[in-house]
Amino acid sequence: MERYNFKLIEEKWQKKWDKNKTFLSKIDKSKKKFYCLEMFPYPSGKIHMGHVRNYTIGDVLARFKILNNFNVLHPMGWDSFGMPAENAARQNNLDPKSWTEKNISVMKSQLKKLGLSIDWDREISTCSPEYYKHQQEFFLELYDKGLVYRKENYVNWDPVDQTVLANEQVIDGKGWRSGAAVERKKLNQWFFNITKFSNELLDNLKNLSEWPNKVKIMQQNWIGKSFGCEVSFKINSKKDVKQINCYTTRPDTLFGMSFLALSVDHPVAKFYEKDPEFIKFKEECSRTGTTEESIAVAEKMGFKTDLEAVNPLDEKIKVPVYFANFVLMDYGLGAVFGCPAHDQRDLDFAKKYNLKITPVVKPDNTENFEIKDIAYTGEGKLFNSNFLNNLKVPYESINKTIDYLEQKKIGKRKTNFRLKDWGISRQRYWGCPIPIAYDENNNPIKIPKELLPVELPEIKKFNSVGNPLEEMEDWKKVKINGKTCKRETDTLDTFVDSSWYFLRFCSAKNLEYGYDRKDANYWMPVDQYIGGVEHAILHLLYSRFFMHALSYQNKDFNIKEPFKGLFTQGMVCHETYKDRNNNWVSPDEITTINGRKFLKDDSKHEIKVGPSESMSKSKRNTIDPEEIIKNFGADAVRFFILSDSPPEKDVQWSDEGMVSSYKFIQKLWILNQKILDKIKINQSNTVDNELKKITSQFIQNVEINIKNFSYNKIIANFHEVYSKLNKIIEKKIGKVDWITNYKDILIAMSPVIPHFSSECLELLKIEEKISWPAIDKKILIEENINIVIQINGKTRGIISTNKDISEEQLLSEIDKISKIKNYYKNKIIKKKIFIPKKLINIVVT
RNA sequence: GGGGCGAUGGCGGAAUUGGUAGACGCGUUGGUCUUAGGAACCAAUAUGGCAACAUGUGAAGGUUCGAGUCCUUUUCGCCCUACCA
Repeated sequence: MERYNFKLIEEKWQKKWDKNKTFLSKIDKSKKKFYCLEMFPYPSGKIHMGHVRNYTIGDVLARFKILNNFNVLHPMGWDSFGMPAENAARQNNLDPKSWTEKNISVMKSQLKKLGLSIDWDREISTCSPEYYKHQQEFFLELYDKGLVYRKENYVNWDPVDQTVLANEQVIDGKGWRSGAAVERKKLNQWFFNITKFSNELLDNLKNLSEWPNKVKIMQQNWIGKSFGCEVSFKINSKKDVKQINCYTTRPDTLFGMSFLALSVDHPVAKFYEKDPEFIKFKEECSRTGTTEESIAVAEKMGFKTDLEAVNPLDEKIKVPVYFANFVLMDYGLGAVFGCPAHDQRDLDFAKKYNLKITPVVKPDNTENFEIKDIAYTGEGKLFNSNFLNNLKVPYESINKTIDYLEQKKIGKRKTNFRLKDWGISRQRYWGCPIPIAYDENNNPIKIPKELLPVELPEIKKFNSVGNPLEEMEDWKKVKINGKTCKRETDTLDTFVDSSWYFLRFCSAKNLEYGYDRKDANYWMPVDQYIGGVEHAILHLLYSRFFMHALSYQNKDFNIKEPFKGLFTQGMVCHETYKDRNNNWVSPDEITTINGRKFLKDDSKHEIKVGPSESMSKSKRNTIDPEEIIKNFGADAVRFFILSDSPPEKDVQWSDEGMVSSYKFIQKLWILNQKILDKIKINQSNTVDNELKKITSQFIQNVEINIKNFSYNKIIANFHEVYSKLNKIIEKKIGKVDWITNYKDILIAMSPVIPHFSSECLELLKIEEKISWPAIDKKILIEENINIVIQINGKTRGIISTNKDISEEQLLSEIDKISKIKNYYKNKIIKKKIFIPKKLINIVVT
């Protein structure tokens, strides 16, 4: 028998799809649209297994929707600005542009080998001027709407590389590359006013019913809405400080206040700038500032000022004012009042500096209430609180206290958000230039529309330090309205690029504007967005913001939520290996002898097998998809990557599993030939219900499982239908029967293994346009079913009987089975529970 | 510290609304065919037991005729977030 030559067949179909533009998408109002989008890749060099998984999941859905007569948009592009290109350019002495373009062409050819149903005519690349021109226009539009502004902000500055570092590039307070101690530096930077939409971004989450709950909760926490109030504290001091305001969610604990704590960046700090003790303290604070863990563990430290704060509820109570390392300037007002009895941080602080600890909340039904090492944050009643005593904590106490403070005009109810505005300036070359210039007084001036795009100047050589744009004197000069101005040399955060690319896909070639109104209104929102959960917060939130911002004050565009459905897939994992020198070893350097692993050229020293972790270059536990496709074919890889785990969970790469998927395709091929042979022999026009039932069952299962993203179960369905067909093949079934049923089975398989299915359908001489088969539900209703017989809730037998059997009939049937009867004869039957079509439970004593 | 998710054979995982626990795959074992098999095919495979049977979904309770599924308590693991006032 002829083997399945996946190489020839897959190439044949890929060429055909390409040539016929099978997946070209056009507006067609006679059909329902379906916008299927997977997160576009960063062109890092080669595709990895994560891409294979991501794009296979999306492709199965897109092809399924096409078969169901949806008008499907399934595009692909490149998130092609970003630091890796700069790093590669620095290392290898080349320019980021050609590096990126080379990677794109490699990865594009790799993706094509997967046989994806992509409309490549809509391909976009964020680093091309045709794309970022529109982004610059959007920037200016948002600028006009007041959603973009400039302010001074701290950055992580690497003094050796002369560059700004992202938070994740700061490791233990040092630059990841240079190893130099990172400094805090104040720079003028551009911001998007994302906080303007805090409430909307939060409230709209509840309408996103097709998003994973997990992601919605993460965004909710990130936005971090809290209810509380601002309280003013009178200050007694010789300095010019009359009042300090604090934000609090617990104003009801004011009578327990024993100090006031300020951030070292608080405006009041200016009075202490020359105090050497304060300078020392501030330095100490910034030293323990970088890693998250160290922050959490860091000891509470304070610097006592000569200020004195007055308790607004009782002017007789006066407390000291400290600067404290645990108060942050960028949350609330950079100042808090300390209530040690009911806040752990305050308690730690109070103990260290011997401050008063006055409990004001006690749990109900307690007599002797004392605070020792743990602050009490639970419910209860107020005490030690003068006129607030006996109020119920928290709801009543908080609200009544705020009412009182508002009445006395010493406090104001206030909602606070954790969300901060989005800093979009990056001191980098390989990004979208910010379309702004500065006049001689350093006032920002918009680059006029007709001068867009502001193109990135080409560079030949990449210096190892700084942003090369800074040194391009010719490029920096620009004439606006006859005035010579200096260009902004910062570029945009690459998250901006990916905040609207899905919109661009709707009208990828539109020259006038970033999108075409007609196209956007037809295709948007994305019906199903698929990607890694690592983008659950920033990318998704920024994209949501961007659509809100474009919709803002815009009567032509009102798409606020870009992603109707969201699916977050898990990672692809593989065992990790280390040699005897503790160096990571790649799986393809290893050979297995008698279940033990060795280096291929060293059979003496065994390889240490580590835990399975997500594939990464640094741990060298990656599997190259191109190699795998070359050896097993795209269909087999697609089949395997879906097989082992539910798509939302991590999947374990397994060589055995891959081989078994490959073999399964081969088995399907053999079966296909057997069926073709049968069709030739038996020309009769019979109707075979068994075959029809197998077919209908399969189609129904696959359909349900695709809809629920239970792709691993589809693979099980494939195995089941194979083994059933393989059994029924010897039965005398006529030509027509085989063709009608087998055709439907092949169509139902095609979303997962499109090349194989297409080839078999062609061999079956199916020429009409295929669509998802309708099933005859009646045939799936079984006349005879299994009914479970339980005695006292334990299964004692199963009866195969007519589905409509009555309780009495069933009981008399059971009575005939002595094995079961033994369990209840000579006993009193207390109760019988009969669930038609399912079971009967006889309760005896 | 806060929040979320999860725990089922040797492994990955199935199990609509509470109703035959372990689908499907991997691995393992036995067999057939082969010069050979790391190929193909067939069979077995939760645990204990010759068997009847008993026990089994992290642990302990509870609700129910019946619990992997619901409730309470608890242990462990993973993820996110982080001095959020």
